[in-house]
Amino acid sequence: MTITQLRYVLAVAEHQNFTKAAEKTFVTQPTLSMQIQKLEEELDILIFDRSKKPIELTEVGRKLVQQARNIVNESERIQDIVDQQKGFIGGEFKLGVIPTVMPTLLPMFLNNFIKKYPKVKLKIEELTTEAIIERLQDGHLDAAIAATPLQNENIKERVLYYEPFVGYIPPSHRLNQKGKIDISDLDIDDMLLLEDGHCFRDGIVNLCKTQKSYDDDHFQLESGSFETLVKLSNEGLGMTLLPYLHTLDINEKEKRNLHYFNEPSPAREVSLIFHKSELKMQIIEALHTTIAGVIKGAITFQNVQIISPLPKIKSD
Amino acid sequence: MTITQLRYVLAVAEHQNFTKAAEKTFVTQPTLSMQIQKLEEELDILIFDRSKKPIELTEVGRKLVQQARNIVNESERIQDIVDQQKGFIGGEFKLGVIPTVMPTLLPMFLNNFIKKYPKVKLKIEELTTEAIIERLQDGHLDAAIAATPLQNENIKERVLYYEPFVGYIPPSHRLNQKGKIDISDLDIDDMLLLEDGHCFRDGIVNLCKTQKSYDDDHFQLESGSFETLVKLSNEGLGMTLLPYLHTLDINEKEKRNLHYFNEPSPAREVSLIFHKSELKMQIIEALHTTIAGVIKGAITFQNVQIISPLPKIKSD
DNA sequence: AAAAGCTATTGATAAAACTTATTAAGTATA
DNA sequence: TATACTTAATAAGTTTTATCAATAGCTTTT
Repeated sequence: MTITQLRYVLAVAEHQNFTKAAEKTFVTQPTLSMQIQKLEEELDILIFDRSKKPIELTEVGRKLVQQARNIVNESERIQDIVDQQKGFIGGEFKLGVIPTVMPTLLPMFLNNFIKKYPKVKLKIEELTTEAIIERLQDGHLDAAIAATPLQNENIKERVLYYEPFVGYIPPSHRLNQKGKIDISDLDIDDMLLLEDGHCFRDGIVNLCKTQKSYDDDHFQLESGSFETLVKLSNEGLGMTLLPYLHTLDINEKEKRNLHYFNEPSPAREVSLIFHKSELKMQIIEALHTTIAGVIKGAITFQNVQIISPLPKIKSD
Repeated sequence: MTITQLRYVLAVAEHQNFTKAAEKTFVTQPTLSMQIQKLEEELDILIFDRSKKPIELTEVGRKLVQQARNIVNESERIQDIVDQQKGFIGGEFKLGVIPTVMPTLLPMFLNNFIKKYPKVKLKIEELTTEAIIERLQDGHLDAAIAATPLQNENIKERVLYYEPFVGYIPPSHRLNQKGKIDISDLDIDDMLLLEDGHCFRDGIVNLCKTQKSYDDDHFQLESGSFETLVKLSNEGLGMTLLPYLHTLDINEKEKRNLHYFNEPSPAREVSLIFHKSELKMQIIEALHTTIAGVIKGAITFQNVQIISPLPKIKSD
């Protein structure tokens, strides 16, 4: 049994197709067929049920794949150890970022980071929290930036910053005359929300749920971007909440419509998250240091209350 | 990097000698030299410091060996998974047993076990608790039977039975007229003890220490076997304590000198212990079931108080 | 029935892992 | 200081193995 064979098994298990798996592992399909056959013969079991289309794992196969992933991960850590020894920080690194953090945070640290660590080939992907969790667990992402806490025991979190929610209240709105607003002022029914799937939306729903019960599918208008939400709000369709960093680059006129919360302001916790196996930890540390350094100037809130980003906390 | 290379590294690291490591891994010495050189070249580090005699690990080497052990262990678990699937229980299994359990427990279950699981090649070794812990951690033992609790976070324990201490008090002794005895009756100064290194001795020392302070090196007589202790005791040199199972096969006349403790009787906890990685778990389960089944008829004490087998609990 | 999509098989080749024999380097011994 | 002894590295040759290109064989789709 070799690590290479285990890699091949993982590739086939993932793609459910020898030909595609062969491409991904940069060998020909017969190589995969033969190596996997060899392993099956050595262990005297069938890993794949080739009668099914697409190909499926057998029962032992599933257990073996779990352990194989484990072994391959651990074997990759050897390179980590060596890199750490050499003080080398580099290699490919896949970072996932949630949509509501991407446009504001990324420009702040990206240039900084690639200058400081030119040997790291950063691949950044915009993904929902759900997709991020999945990909961290199966190893397709090395780390991600998302709202926390996630309460997932396979995922470790390192807090980057606390980002308060800020009310955007158009002149026509009932709350516009108030200075600072309060959580109890909020009404989910005249609140413009991001479309489903955004954890920032879930956060706001959680926030409002603490005030009163609500009808799950009674929302009036939903959008994929805060820009749209602000415009809809200007049209008198309701108020909305923005994450603090998003309020920094709206125009002067609209800034007048911003209303901060009384302390402790509701806020989201934004963290660098990664698999508990702590693979590529040097790069993760480097990212954390860089982002934390940049953010320190821009955002410094202490007295906040963290709103869970998880959907449906109390409804199930 | 291959698993084989990692095995070679582990062998050399263990024996600090290429030639011996080659024997243990069933290849020639040049094979080891070349494969390890290849790995060192691939990672671009030195794993061993060959200038030292005997050969030593470098700093990275030490870290790498740790991880290599990890990977090799995990890779061996693949066979475990397959065996479990097939319901196969077999292969080599190395069991350590402490000296004070060996002669009484082994005859009770060994025949039973090898009849039930003929494909398991049991290799049993008599070892002190200290040696057992070391060998469980470096993988030289698969499991062991020892007095617990050990408070070692790398080792898991599965209790087999509680074995009370029984006083052996010769006619000449001051306590002989008493029926059942009490912990407070004990005096470390007229107690015959096993020689140093036995955890049963440590248990008794702990037991007596709860009564009064004592002088660490003030013991008068020590021996390596309970038989000798009983004989010395008969000669009027003091009383001694025996584990319950040892009292079953002494002669009738001497049995009259046995004095049980008032409940809750001090007792040792005897457990099947193994590394937390839970390798070869099927065989461990099989052992546990077999021993627990056999012991149930012979020993059934409930109201006992467990005495720690660890040396020097309070003195450091 | 033909085409397409997949995996297994075959035969050839280059890479590798391994062995035996030898050398080199260091250490202990006379 | 010379000599024997250990021990790792090197060299040369053999066996094994991983891989590829080509293709056969099986299923599913068209």
